[in-house]
Amino acid sequence: MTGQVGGAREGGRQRAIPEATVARLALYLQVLIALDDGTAGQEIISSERLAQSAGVNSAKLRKDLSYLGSYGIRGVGYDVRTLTEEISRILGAHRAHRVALVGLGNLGQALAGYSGFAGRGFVISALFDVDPGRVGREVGGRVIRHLDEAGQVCRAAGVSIGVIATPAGAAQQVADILVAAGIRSILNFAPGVLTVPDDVEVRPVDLALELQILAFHESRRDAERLVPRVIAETEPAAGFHPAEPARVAVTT
Amino acid sequence: MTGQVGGAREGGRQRAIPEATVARLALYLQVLIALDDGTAGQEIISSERLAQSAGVNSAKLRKDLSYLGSYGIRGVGYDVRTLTEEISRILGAHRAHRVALVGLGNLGQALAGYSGFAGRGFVISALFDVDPGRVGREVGGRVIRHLDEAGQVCRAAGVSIGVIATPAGAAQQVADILVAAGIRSILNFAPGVLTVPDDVEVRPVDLALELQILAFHESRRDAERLVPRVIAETEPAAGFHPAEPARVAVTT
DNA sequence: AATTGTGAACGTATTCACAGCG
DNA sequence: CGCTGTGAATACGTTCACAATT
Repeated sequence: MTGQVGGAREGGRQRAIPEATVARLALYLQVLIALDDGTAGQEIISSERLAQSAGVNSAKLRKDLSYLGSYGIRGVGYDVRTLTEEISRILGAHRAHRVALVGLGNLGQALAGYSGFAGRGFVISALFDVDPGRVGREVGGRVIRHLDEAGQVCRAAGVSIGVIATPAGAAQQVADILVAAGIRSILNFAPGVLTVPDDVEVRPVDLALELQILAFHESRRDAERLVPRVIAETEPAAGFHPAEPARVAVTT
Repeated sequence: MTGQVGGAREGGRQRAIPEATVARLALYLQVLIALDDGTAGQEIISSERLAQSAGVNSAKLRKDLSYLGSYGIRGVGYDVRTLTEEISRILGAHRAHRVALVGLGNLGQALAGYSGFAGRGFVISALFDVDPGRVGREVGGRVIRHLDEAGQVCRAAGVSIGVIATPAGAAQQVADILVAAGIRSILNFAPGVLTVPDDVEVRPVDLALELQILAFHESRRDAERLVPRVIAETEPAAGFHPAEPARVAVTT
């Protein structure tokens, strides 16, 4: 993993875009769109204001944008429209991406109906499952097909992204099938690690893992409360309940 | 953001654990548990094998584990049981964490029924919404309460983690309410940036954003196909369909 | 003999701070 | 004058490679 993606082979035309920057560009795009249809069309925005809205520092934002080229106006700011278009272009957000969703349990059904996908150029073009109780049923106006048909269906529909929302035990097999169906981008909601060829990108979204990370920070906070140091002016008014005793760790 | 978390104030006892390491520790724990009840109890595991299962390189794994202390046996490996316990302890996984879930639309309901939470020490102790059509109904054996009651309910139930699964427009308000209710850890499924006090940790899980990142890599791949360079031995057999024409970018 | 634990080297990402420019 | 764009400085994260240890 190089951390750098994209063009620039030797005498290439385009500077490579760092992975961390790509993730933030998606965020900036979201923020720009939200700003644009929220507070009716501000034409120009400064790096400072945009950075604030995106929750990052402005130098970072400017450096991120500089990978796209020079689309700002010195002394003024960035034209919202131009910037939105440039980021969209780089991210491939100007064209629709067809998505196959595998696994229509609780989570899968929720994803199938999630407006956030359709809202931004992602079209769920195929639903798959293996449960006979599900195959053939309709979810969001689309028929659930058997996973065995994934190869034909995905190719016929031009699906390029797969979303795995199956139980953990099935995820690797599903991934193999998606890869065989020509899919090179996978969003994986199943816990556990997927093994895929190098040219396939997997983004894991593991809810229990995220909670676990939060829990760690909770524990740290509790631990700190036991070694207090100058509790002083913290939390001047509402929102904190000093009556709650610090819960001490109890071993498994 | 320092990237370093945890103790070690001046003469502290415990080395600070890098943020990146914390995230992987959660992963290792998951993998250890999966290995343990999958292939019945292997007693000892080497860094090499565990790293493989977790999809990381073994030096990184060893360095990560070294932040916990020296729990390995040189020339042998790590005792699975000990390691599992140590990681659990550090992550706070040995005690239950109570979770409040706000927003019981599609996604919220799916989360309420998600076994991956309960499976690992996370107990959903409260459900909140503001929609009168939802408040009072039951989901997974638990009554949905009005968000106005969050303060009392969360404190009474000892909730420490909040999960936001509302529409984007409501998320900031919900976050404010959770923070006022004493919650310091938030998992946010709503798109957009939350503003919270410094001592509150938010982990954003933005599905559309993840897809957008995948889409970027898709676009890069397509672009590369247009500047081919030695197409040669790529993809020797199945899985690739050369008849599909490279889709060229079309502007918005 | 094998595998851990870790300094040192390297690479990536963030931040600073200011020259360049509209 | 103000804000962008970016080199230089710093901080963070990963990998190498080997001495320590069982």
